[in-house]
Amino acid sequence: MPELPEVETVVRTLEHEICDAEILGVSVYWQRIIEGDAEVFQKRLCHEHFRKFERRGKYLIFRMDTVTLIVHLRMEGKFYILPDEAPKDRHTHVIFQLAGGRQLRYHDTRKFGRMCILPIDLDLSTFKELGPEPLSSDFNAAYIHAYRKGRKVPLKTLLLDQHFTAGIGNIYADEILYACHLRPGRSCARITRKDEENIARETKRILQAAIAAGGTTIRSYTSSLGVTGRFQLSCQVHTKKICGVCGNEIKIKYIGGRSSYYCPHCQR
DNA sequence: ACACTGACCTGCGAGC
DNA sequence: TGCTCGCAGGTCAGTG
Repeated sequence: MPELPEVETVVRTLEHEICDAEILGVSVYWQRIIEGDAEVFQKRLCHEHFRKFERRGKYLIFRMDTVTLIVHLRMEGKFYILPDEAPKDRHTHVIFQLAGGRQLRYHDTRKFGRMCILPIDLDLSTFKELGPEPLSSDFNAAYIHAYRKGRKVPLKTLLLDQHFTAGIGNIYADEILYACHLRPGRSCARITRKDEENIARETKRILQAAIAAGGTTIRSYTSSLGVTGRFQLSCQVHTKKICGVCGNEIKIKYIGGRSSYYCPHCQR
């Protein structure tokens, strides 16, 4: 399940591999992956080039010559760069035929991912009404204080809210709250100014460490390898059974419809 | 305006 | 062994 650091890794890897590559044609094997008319999608991308590679939250943003290509990997979306003759996997749903005998293939076992074409001058600051990037200076204690005012959702729900901040998913939300000694079920109305500072700081620290570690997979990248962004920061609490700090049992609780891992002893 | 629920999908592991 | 069932999770439409 790619979150911000994994999406960043995928974007940087693709930039390294296919910058300025021309699309000769697009094959779509599962229509619902494409938002809007798949035929229009295919036509608009024909003879476009991958010029600029950006990320906004968990969205991959490809600036072409005259359009912007947007991709969301959701849970299991992956990109592979393969030679034309490589056999097609049953979970490959979109193939971008590139000049030079290579293909960019979109692979997604659960077909949850989405892609669409938007205008070339698309403004990322207002795109999908996403909140500030967690690594930007806009995401700070004062912002957290202002946003949570009047709300009382659990902290876990707040961190997953893409309008609050864009790019955090289930795994990093658990890790951030563990680092802040805050239980995922704690109401966002009941935290202190110090907690707000901790959330801003630990969010940046954890995501940056994950991006740095993901970067090592870029350097060892070979074209036969999938561009999966599969790297996850080694988890301290998510999917763990025992707390590495106090040795107590890690609890799992359903919050906002998602499993949340926390240490009842270390987190309050 | 905010908050919660279900739909979208497939694979996998638990339980019978 | 073979079946069913529940769970996994990001986003959004629909409902309260």
